[in-house]
Amino acid sequence: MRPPQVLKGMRDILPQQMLLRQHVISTFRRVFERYGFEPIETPVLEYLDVLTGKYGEDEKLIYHFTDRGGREVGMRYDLTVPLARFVATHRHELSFPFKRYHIEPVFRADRPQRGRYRQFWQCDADIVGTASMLADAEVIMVWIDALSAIHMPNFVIHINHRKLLQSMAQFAGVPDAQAVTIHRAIDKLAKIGRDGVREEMLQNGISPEAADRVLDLVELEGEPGVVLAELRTRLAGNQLAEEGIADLEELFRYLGELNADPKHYCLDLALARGLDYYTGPVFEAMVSEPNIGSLGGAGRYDHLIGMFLGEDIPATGASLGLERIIDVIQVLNLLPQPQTVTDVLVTIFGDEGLGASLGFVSQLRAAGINAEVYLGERRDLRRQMQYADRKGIPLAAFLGPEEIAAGMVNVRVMATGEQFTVPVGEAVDAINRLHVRERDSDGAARQ
RNA sequence: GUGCCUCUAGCUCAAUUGGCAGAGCACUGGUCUGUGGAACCAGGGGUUACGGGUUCAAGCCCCGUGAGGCACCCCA
Repeated sequence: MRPPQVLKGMRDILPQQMLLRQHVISTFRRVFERYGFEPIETPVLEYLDVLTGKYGEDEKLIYHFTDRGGREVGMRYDLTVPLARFVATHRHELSFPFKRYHIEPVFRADRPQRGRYRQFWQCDADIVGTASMLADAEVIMVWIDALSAIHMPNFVIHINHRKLLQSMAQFAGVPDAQAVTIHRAIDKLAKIGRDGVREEMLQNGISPEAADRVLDLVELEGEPGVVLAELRTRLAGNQLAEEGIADLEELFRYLGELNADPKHYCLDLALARGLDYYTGPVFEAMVSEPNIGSLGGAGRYDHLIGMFLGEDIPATGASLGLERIIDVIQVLNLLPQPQTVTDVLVTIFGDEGLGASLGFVSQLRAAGINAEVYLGERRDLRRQMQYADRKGIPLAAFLGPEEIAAGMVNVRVMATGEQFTVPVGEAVDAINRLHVRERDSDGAARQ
């Protein structure tokens, strides 16, 4: 018999790792709520046809099966399409513009690699029911704040516009059917360089003249206002370009007025983004240091909800990949690794001391302090101290015969070895005064 | 989905040409039941990912399966 393994692309998460995840999740939650996004949840499973026809080629990565009632069932591929279905379902129960966040696992039958799993969590914040670029600006702001809140350094949100991409293909004289080929190629500009992109376009039947025209546009860099003005001149007369440029000018203006830190966003005319449903501005959060791809993708999708409703409701949103963010945090050591949820280990002195220790631990718990006694059968002090040490429990409390007789308790700060004795009645205050840690609502340690 | 690489104790890795499966760390126990991290001593742990084949003999060679990784593809 083969020892049990977890399914390809899926992982168990151990307590320490889980504490770090919970810390990141609750940090994101706080940032999302600071902007007025509210939580929802949707089922992991949807009717398969809810999911199909939305992602383009990626559709083949949707996990699907037939259930016992003969229904064709798909596991959600992202949280955006379920949101669109959700809005269509609950349209009359929501007030618009509707802002929701959604932090849950999604599934993709992809071939796994580092930073690439078959089950992973997305952290989404979306705004439904407004075509205003202000919504897109808010989405970018919430991203910047969320990534800043976990001390992510050097991240940059690349910004482009689907209409600009299309107009550039038109400008180069490439038929719409081949536009995707061009977008796919230029998306690799940073990776394979101008020559590589040009070669790929030529191999896919793009004429050298068209390739160069596109590349000359895409390689424009610099201050967004300046680049957009230059584009306006070069693409003059192109309807899509006009619209895209106007959107982006408005968007960058709002970002400035919202005091977005300019080092965290840029105009990137080569950014394509694959998913079919994007219609307007598109965003991607990138870090340079660990080579892990993007931390998140986002954009405006004004026609997606219409696919369920028959009537368009404009929407825009952002999606962060939890696993990749955790990977970066660990590679760069951005946050101290939380060890345990326990604040205090109450030690036990033999059978005579057991009652006093149990009484004390229950007092601590009633006061909201995370406290435990050593549950092993052999409870010599050495063993109990080792347990506290290995778990990283910051405080140990001793109620031996002397303390019990005097109505006192002895508290040891494990990290320093300092010890002090206080009356049992004052122990809660004394422990709280040590300010061992703050707590999140879910109990994860916080810095 | 394509190509390539990898899998030996909980972890990191050894094992000559195909010839008795090992070390360090970790773990458990002891020195040591009023105080953890150290040291010393002892111990447990393996169908070499799983299944099959070749061979007198397989951790090593061959085939299949599973999982991990790299490059594509694409993406979080």
